[in-house]
Amino acid sequence: MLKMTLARACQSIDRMNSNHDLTTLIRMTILIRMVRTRSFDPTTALTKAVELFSSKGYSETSMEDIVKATGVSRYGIYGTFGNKRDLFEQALDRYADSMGKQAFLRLLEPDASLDHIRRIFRERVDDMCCEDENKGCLFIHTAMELAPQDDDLRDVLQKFMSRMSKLFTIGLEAAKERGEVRKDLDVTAAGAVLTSTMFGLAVLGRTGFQRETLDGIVENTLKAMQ
Amino acid sequence: MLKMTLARACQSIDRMNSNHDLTTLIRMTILIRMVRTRSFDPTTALTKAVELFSSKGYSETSMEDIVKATGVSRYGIYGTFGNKRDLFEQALDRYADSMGKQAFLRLLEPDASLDHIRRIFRERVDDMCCEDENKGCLFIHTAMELAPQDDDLRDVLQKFMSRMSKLFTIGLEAAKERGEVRKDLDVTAAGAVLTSTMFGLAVLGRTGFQRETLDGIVENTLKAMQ
DNA sequence: ATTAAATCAGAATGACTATTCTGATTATAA
DNA sequence: TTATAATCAGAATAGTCATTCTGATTTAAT
Repeated sequence: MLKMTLARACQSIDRMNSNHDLTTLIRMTILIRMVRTRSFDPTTALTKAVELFSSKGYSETSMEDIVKATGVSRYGIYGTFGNKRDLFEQALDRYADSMGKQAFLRLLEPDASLDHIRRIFRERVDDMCCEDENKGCLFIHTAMELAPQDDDLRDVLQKFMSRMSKLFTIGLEAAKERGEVRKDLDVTAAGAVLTSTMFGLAVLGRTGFQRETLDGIVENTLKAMQ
Repeated sequence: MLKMTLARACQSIDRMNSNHDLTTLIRMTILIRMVRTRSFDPTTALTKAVELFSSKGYSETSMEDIVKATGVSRYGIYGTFGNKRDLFEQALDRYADSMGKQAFLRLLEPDASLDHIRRIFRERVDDMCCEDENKGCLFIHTAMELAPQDDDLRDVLQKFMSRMSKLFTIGLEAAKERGEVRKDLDVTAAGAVLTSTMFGLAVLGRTGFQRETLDGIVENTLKAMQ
């Protein structure tokens, strides 16, 4: 055990259950001295992983795919991200984070309006209808493939979707104060409606419906609130 | 080749490309004489396959799963349904057919009303929120896993979804005549909105949202049309 | 009853996948 | 410069899966 390199030792430690010889553990950890730094950027590697998982889903993207797409060795992937399930969770976190920041946090701004909401949908539709590469939606892949069996991932999903509903609600409330939305609209319920619409659109986009169809759905959903 | 049994010969023929010896083909087909009938019911076997594919999707259900669930031997499955992809297509056809007949064709009846539409959604929500077994939606699985690569399956999906929109439109038109829906509603656009909502609901249901949440979305979507 | 051939259970095959391991290479602190 | 150990490429391992094959069993027309 002592002959192995530190990285390998650490991986062994990760796998170890607690009933191991403590002195072995200590001896191993004493050896720590940083000699060579990582030669790839985990952030850009994770970005690649997000792309792959988003487009093909969990079980259809192999670790081999990820190794090829990132240019990072199997060793590097497993060493920095853990196993496939762990990598996926990190990809999902990243995806949710970038989606939240890019699109939804705008709804918290004081001048939020119905047009903010419209633009969020437009951008998603643009993403979904880009012909060259089918981007897909990592949330739906997760929901269909993993959520029923994996409680942690389901929680991540539920939290994101709930937050999405709330942000829509906040945006609608602001729009109501601006008089862009009818006074008797139940903004809480409408937030959930918009969330559901977002995923419905992604499913239709994935089956090849044209941008005009999806845009029409967005426009008519919003019009029904005015 | 002539020594093999007819069933095996037929399977070989299916796999054959056209540049094979024609006399061999003829000799083989001359031998046809029905000796033993199938001992299982393909209809109930396909029903089981539909259930499995709906709940777990394409790649997560193995042929082994189907053999176990149906009680039919591998030989029987391959012999009557072809390979996994073929079986899936037949399952999808069946699913679309039963869904269409069960739920949507009611909208063609002369007394169709908003309540017909409401009941269609209610039944789907009931299906999705049944705790003991996660039923899932075969359409969404197909859209996410197979539609981008498989043109035929994508066509099946698109046709079903378009029909779904049209049926909703017809139902809304009837509801409009009954005065249940506001006069200026664009029923064509609204049909697409309801279709998208249907799939959005299924995604939310799959990630564990409660029946009340989903019912609320349905009610508010319908209310926006009144 | 006989017999042809379809069925079944399950072994065999070949491909793919996640994960671990290994020997050679390489970057960094001393 | 030198020693150290982390990196890499890719082999090895173990498991799963779709599909085909095989020998034994069973069915129904003659």
